[in-house]
Amino acid sequence: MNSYKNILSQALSPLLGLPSEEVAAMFVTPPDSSMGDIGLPCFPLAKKLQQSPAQIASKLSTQLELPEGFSKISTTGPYLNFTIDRQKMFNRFLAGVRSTAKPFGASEIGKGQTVVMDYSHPNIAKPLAIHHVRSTIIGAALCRLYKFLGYTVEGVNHLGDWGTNFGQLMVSYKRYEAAQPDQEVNITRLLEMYIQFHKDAGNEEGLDDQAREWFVKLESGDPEAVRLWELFREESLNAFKKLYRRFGIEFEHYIGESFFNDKMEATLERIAAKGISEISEGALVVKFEDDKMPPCLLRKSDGSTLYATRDLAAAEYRYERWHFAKCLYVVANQQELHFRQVFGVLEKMGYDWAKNCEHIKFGMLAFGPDVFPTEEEDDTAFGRRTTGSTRRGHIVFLEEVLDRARDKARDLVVDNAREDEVLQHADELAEMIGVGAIVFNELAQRRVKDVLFTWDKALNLHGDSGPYLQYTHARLSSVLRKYGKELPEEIDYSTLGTEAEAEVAKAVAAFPEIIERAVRENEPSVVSDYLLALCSEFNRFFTDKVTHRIISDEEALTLARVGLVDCVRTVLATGLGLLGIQAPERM
RNA sequence: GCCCCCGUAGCUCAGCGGAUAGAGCAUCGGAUUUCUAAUCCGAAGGUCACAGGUUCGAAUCCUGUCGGGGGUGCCA
Repeated sequence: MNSYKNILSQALSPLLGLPSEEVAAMFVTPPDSSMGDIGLPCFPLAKKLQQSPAQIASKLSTQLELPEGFSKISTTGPYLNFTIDRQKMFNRFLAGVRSTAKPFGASEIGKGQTVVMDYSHPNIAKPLAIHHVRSTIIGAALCRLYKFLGYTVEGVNHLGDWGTNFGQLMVSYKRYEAAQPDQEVNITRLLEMYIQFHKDAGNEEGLDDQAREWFVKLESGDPEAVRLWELFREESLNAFKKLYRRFGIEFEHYIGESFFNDKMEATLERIAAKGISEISEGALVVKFEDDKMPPCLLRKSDGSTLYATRDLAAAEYRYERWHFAKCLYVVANQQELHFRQVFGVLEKMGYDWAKNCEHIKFGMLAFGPDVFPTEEEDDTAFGRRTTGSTRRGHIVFLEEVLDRARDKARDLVVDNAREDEVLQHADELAEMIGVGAIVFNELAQRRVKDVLFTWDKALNLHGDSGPYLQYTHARLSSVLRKYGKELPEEIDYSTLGTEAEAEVAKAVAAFPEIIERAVRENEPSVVSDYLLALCSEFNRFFTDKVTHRIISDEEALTLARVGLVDCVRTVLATGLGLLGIQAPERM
C-alpha cells in the first residue's frame, strides 16, 4: 500500500505545489472500497488554492493522468479517490508473502540494537497467578516482535527473590519441618507456609521479631538461612518454568533482586558523588525540582535500601552489560510513580540513556463475580506487583486457569472432531487451544485498560478469540491439503479480481505495517486486532462457496486462489507465533 | 490536597484529526448435497460521561467538571 501512496504523492506533488511527503501524510482510507482504495480529502487545500474542496477534487481528477498501477480516479464530494488496478494489484500485494528466504513482515531495522525487556518478575514462594500473567504474556509478545524486526532482545526476569518476607517463610518452615521432617518443599507448600505465618502472627507475640532475625541472618550470610533461601528460590523457579513452558516462553536471564544486594552501595556512592542526594527526615532521598514529584527514597533511616535503590542498580548494570537502545519495564500501572522517580534519578545522574528507559504499563486486573463473589482486599506485600489477597489464600492460580481452559477445549475438540487425526491428537490440540484462548484474551485489549477477568470471557472459544484464529488457520491448512499439490515458489495472481479477493489481499499486505506499529507503540493488541480482521475477511470469502470456489477446474484461477490461501495462512501463522499462540493444522 | 490512567451499544472492547462510529458476547431471524457451521449473512441496539475551546472538520487534540480505578518519603 505504501508504494501506491508513493506513486500518488509524487504525481500529486507538482499539481498541489506541496512536497510529496506532505501529500503522503494526507491520504485516508475510504469507508467503502467501492469508492476507492486510497482517498485524498481536499479540505486543507481550499485556503491555498482559493477554491472549494469539491472543486479542487473534481479539478484534480481531470488534471491528473491515471498513475501507473491505478484503474480509476473518482470524486465523492470533497474527496479525490483512487482505485488500484485489480489485475496488477494482486501480484504487487502478494509478492514475497510466501517467501521462505525471509519471513513476510520481518526486517532488519533493529539490527545492532539491543532491547532489554523486564517482564514477568514473579515473587519467590508465590505460585504464578492470573494477575502475573499480563506482564508475562505482554512482555513475551513484545520480545518476539522486537526480534522479528531484527533487534537483539535480552528478556530479563527480575525475580522478587529478596526481602523480609523470607524471614517469615523461614519461621514458618522451621515449625513445619519439625512437624513433618520428610515432606518435600514445593511452591504450594511455600504458599501454605506464607499464609500460615500471617495467621500465626496475628495471634502470637514475637513472631514478627523472629522473622526479622531470620532475615538479618540471611543478610549476614548465615549458612542455614542461605540454604533455605536457595531451596525456596529453586523450588519456586521450577514451578515458574513449568508454566513458562506451557506458554513457550524462555527467558534469556533470571536476574533477581538479590543479585543487586552487593551492587547498591556503589550506586549510592555514584549518586552521592553527583551531589543530587540528601538526608531528609533521617532518610537518604533524591528530590526533584519544583516538587513535581515526591522525592525518591533510596535508604531508610535504619540504613536499609529500598525498591528504587535496587532498580537504579539494576538499570546501571543493564546498561553497562548490554548498552541497550531501549530498556522496557513491563509492569502494572500502579508503579507509574516509582518508574518516573527511578528514571528521573537516572537523568539527574547524567545518564543520557535514561531517556531510553520506558515503563510499559498496563491496567489492573479485576475479578468478575463468577470468580470471586465479593471483592478481596489488595495485597502489595512484595513483588513488582500483586493483586488479590495472597495472604489469605484468595488467589486464582495460573495453572488452574490453563487447566480449565484446556479441559473445556478438549470437550469441544472431541465433540467437533470430523477426522480421526483430530481425535488422536485431542490432548495436544486441547492444550494448544486452551492456552491460546488465555493468551489471546490477555493480548486482545490495549495494555492500559483495566481487565475484567471472568471465566466466561477467558474460556471463550468462539467469536473474537484465540481459537477463532486457530480454527481459521486449520481451515486454511485443510484447503492446502485438499489441493494436494506442491505450490510453486512464484505464483501469478493476476487471474484474481473479485472484491472479496481484493479485500483479503489488502489485509495480507498490511501485515508489515501492523508489525511496525505494534513495536512503535509497544502494543501487541495491534497485532491481535489485525489478525481478527484478517480472519474475518478470509472467512467471509471462504463461506461464499459459489463465486469463490477455491479448487476448481480452472487451473490458473485455482493456483492463484490456493496461493492466496497460502498467503493468508502464512501471515496468520506468523502473527499467531509472534503473539505466542500455536497454529494447528487441523482442529 | 496533589499526580497518573480510564469513561464509546445491555455486557466486554476496537476506532485516537477526515466521508454513514465498528466487532464479539447476549437477543431475534436466516445460511450446511459441495474446499472444516469453533463459520458466515441479516435485524435490533449509540445525545462516543458532561460543558466549553482549537479546527474547514473532533469519539479522537486542549481546558474544566463529574464518575471509576491507581498512586502519593522510610512496602514492593
